Amino acid sequence: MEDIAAELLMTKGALYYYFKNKEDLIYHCHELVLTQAIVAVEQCLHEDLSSLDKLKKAIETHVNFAISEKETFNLIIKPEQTFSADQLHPMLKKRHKYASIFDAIIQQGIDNGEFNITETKIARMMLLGAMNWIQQWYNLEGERTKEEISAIYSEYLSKIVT
Amino acid sequence: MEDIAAELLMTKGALYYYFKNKEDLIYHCHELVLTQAIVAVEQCLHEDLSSLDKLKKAIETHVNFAISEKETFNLIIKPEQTFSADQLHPMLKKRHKYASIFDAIIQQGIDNGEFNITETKIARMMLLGAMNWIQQWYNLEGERTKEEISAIYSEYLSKIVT
Amino acid sequence: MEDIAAELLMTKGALYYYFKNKEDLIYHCHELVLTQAIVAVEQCLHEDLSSLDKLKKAIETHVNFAISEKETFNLIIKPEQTFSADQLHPMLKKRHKYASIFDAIIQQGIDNGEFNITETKIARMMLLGAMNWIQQWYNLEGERTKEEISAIYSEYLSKIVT
Amino acid sequence: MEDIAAELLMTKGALYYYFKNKEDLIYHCHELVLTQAIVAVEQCLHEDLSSLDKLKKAIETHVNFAISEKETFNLIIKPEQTFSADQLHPMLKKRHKYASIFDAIIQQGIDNGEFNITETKIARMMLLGAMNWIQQWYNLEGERTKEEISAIYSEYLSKIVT
DNA sequence: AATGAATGAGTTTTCATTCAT
DNA sequence: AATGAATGAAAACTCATTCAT
Repeated sequence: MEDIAAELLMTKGALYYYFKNKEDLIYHCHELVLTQAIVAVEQCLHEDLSSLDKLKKAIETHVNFAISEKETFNLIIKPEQTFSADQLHPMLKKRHKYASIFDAIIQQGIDNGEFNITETKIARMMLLGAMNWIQQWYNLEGERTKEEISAIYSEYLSKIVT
Repeated sequence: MEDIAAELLMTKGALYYYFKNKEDLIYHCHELVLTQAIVAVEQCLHEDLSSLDKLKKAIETHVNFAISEKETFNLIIKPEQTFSADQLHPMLKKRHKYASIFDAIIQQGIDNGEFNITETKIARMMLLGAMNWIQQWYNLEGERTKEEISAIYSEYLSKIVT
Repeated sequence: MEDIAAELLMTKGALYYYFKNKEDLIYHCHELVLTQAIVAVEQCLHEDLSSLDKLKKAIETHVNFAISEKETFNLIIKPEQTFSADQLHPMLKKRHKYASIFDAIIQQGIDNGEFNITETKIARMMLLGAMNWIQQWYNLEGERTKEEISAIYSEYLSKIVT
Repeated sequence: MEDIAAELLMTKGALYYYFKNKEDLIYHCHELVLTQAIVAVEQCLHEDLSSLDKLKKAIETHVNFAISEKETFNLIIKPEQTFSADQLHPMLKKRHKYASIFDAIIQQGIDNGEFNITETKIARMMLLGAMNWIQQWYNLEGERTKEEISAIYSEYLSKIVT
């Protein structure tokens, strides 16, 4: 907490003025980014595009978030171990909401014949897993820009569902 | 350390008899699984199969490891933060060796015209990310067997490279 | 301090406008109640009554204070640990003054033959202890009124000195 | 906790090896003394004595504990504010058990005509309050021995119930 | 006269590690 | 080879107090 406070040019005490405890701080960070991401991806779902283009756009959006918000976007592999009962439930709910947008896009594609798979949820988890893994290796000093990365991801990953 | 020892039906002290410290313990766990996985995936590379079938088999192998060795196989998102200089180097080397087997399979497929992509490494990272994400959601009590999961993964993910 | 301020429908800052620090606040609370109690019990001493009736009246007075001013009247078990040198001395002096009124009533009773004990001070401490303990168990929603309680206390406790 | 550990010639860490947290430590201290006191006072109840002598003996016993175990015996004025739900319940139960022994002695005295009061519980609370107040003023360097004090208390306080 | 934000020193708690036996 | 007890450094957390506005 001291280090986080220092990074924000505040003191530990100031941080505790705004957040009940460490868990609460982490919770709100995730909440914030997740809420933004939901809005952004939901927009893709409702645009007037083919299902494939919707998915590609959603992938690009997610990759951009994953790169920009490296630390908070998907850090928490096991939310069950990070959050206590109080905060776990709304967090899981919100995560599920986010996932379900991808599910909806995929389902649309299946229904209109664009996509050719049966396992919607597993496909969605492949997509999210592949994208979240970016934080493993991506670093800003690398040779590729965010835009190049997200273009490659949308091109390659969208093949999973076709 | 206490919890780990308890899980192994030993005491903390006994654990320290066998491992220098916590880092050392984690290192050896990963070392062990990674070494086995390298052997198994290397076998796929050298079998007399098409590149696509080699990749599919490698995917199935990795998925099996990921499910069986949930805790150790890919826990470490950022080895730089887990290992100190001494152990970081060999660990990164071994990880790289593992990754390079997948790279080799993909490169073969590109060279012989089976695969139709240009970004070998990014494709490989998509595959690994998608597969490692399994530990996020897979649980033994689920409705699908390990075999079903790995079949779906090899079918869907191999489409990335084609 | 936050909680105290909230109870008073003010903010912490406002509290510090009126009191130098926490100790000062506590000091003034006690000062206030103790001053009132001294006046009230002194009146009992000077009334034209038998010593027994004086004592009974003093007991009733104290019990009423103890119930009404639950939080401040006798909270401080060890003033030495609560107050610093500056405030400890006047506080102890005032406490002693309060105690000495009870001592005076008891002494009068001994002198005029109404009471039949030798240990004035110990008897006084028994009385005060027994009465102050009320805050332990008394709660407003209980079945007994303040008046009933103080009647029982004056009846039973006055037997100590006879 | 540091200070407590130092007093015991241990380190903070050692204290936490034996007690879950500060509350747990306090709980066990009280538990221990209260258990001993229950045994000791229960003995008074079952001895072959008049009710008055039983009560006097119980008073002497309690006073001895109050003086010897100054810090733990009755420090906690409001257990509700010290203990959390888990430990509050057993603590209140044990406190109640202790109180009920005094109630039993008093009730016996009422039943056999030795005592002449109607308010058993209030009388008991007067006794306990008067006795516990001892810690307010008693100090080892004082002029009176533990035995003298307890003799005076048993003589004076037993008059409450007669 | 009052406030919200911030501080920092102190306290509690955790946990990897050590060590005598 | 193994253990229970103990350590200490670091982390989380609290809270009386200050201060610019």
